[in-house]
Order: sequence, then structure tokens, then C-alpha cells
Amino acid sequence: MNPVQFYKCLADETRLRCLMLIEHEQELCVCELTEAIDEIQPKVSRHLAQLRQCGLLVDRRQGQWVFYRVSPELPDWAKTVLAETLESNQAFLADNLKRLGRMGDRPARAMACC
Amino acid sequence: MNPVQFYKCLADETRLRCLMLIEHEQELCVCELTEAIDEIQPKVSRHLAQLRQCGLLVDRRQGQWVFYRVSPELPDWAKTVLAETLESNQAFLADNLKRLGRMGDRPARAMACC
DNA sequence: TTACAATATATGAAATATTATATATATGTC
DNA sequence: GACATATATATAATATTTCATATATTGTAA
Repeated sequence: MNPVQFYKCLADETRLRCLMLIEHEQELCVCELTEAIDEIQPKVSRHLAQLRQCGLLVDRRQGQWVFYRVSPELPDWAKTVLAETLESNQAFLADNLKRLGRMGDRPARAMACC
Repeated sequence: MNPVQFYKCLADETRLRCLMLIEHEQELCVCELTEAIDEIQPKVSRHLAQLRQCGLLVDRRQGQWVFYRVSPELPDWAKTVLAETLESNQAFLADNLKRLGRMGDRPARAMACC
């Protein structure tokens, strides 16, 4: 993971909010992220695709939903950066988490089998 | 320090190399950075000015040189991110450190008095 | 199969960032 | 003061990024 490319991924408000929300919730689908950050769906989708192509996120299709989570193959230093950023910037995400909590009809997550 | 603005600062190769070199060496002047990363002086100067305006670096003039170091007022989480990035990306900087070491006539740093 | 909802992608316009060149300013030395 | 070195800035050209709209794909349910 090239550090410049990694930080380019974090250097956009939409992408950083999505990443932080996913980091916080482990896994979220496009419609949940769209609701949480109050942006239009194609915009969210495009940024998620970029994060996936760069290797920061992995996706998993379940029925009509596509769920994203942080890539387990991300180098440790990058995971540390994400965790540190989340932990120290709770205020940055407060509104988004509130919107997510208020959201009705959230898709059920099938437990990943071991 | 807004996290998006912070990561925008890190999301450029010239700026990230300068930041990492300064993090590694504590303090460097424009001519040392210009030599280390092998870029033209106005380009380096411009990016350093941006890092200063955003609050990541502070500068100090000593004679004809201007020295930059990481701002002591940077929030802890941001300092942690810089340190973690430096520690885990030594290869990224190897050439730049070699060039810096080979550089002749480096300006002497006056000890900061306590 | 059709209708519908969720998600993904393509395109082009607008905004933004980066770059090189040229020029300006500041400092130190003679 | 004249000159050399170090650094900063302005400008214009170029490249990149972002966004909204439109279109395509996938899955579900009737």
C-alpha cells in the first residue's frame, strides 16, 4: 500500500466519513451509508468503488445489498491510522451515527460462517 | 485540526516526502528538502507554505535559511499518524535520506535555547 | 416474464490542484 | 551600496478530481 495513494483515499469528506462509519460498525451497505452521510447514492457508490479499487475496502454481495468492510489485508500501519483517526474524531461522525441509528428497515446482516 | 484537511495535506507525494523527512530529522531547511527529494525549489517552497498554513509545520528563520519542523500544537492523533507512517514506510524514504546524507555544505543548526 | 427497487457505472462539465517559469523579497558578505 | 544565495509568490498552462445526470445491471416479488 503506497502511503500517498492511501492518504489520497482519506482526503475526501465523503470517503473519510464512509471509512470511519465502516470502521465503527464493522460492515455497512451502500444504502445505510447513503442515509448516514445524507448524500445521493451514486456519489456514495462511486467513492466506495474507489476505496475498493485501492484496496482499503472489500465488498460482499448479499441479495440486493452490497456490504463493505475494511480490507483484512490492509497493512497494520494503515489499520492503526484508521483506528486512531476514528477514536480521536468522534465529533466528526456524531451526526452520521445519529442518522444511521434513526434509520428504519436496515438490512439484516447474515452472520459470516466460520 | 479537521481530519479531511489533515489528510489532504498528506495526499501529495512532494508534501508527504517533506513531512516524513522532517519527522525523521526533526528540522530541515528548504534547500535541504529540495536536494533530498530532487525537485525544484519553488515547488518545494510552495508545498511547505501550504503545510504551514494548514498548521502541520512551523517555520523559523535563521540567517538566510528557513527551517521547518512539525508543529508542536498538532493534536496527538495527528502526531501518532505521522510517526506511524514514518516508522512503517522506511523504504518510501530511503532514496531521499541517501541524497540528504550525500549533500555537502548543509547549513548548521543553532541549538534552540531552553 | 414483468415491474420495481437497489446498486453500479459512464459521461461530460465544472471546480480544484499541481506544475514550471519568471519575478520578487530577504539576508549576509564584501 | 553592490552582489550572491536562499526563499517566496504570481501567473498561466496543464492535469486531476468531483459531481450530477443518465443509463445499465442485479435481485426480488408478483
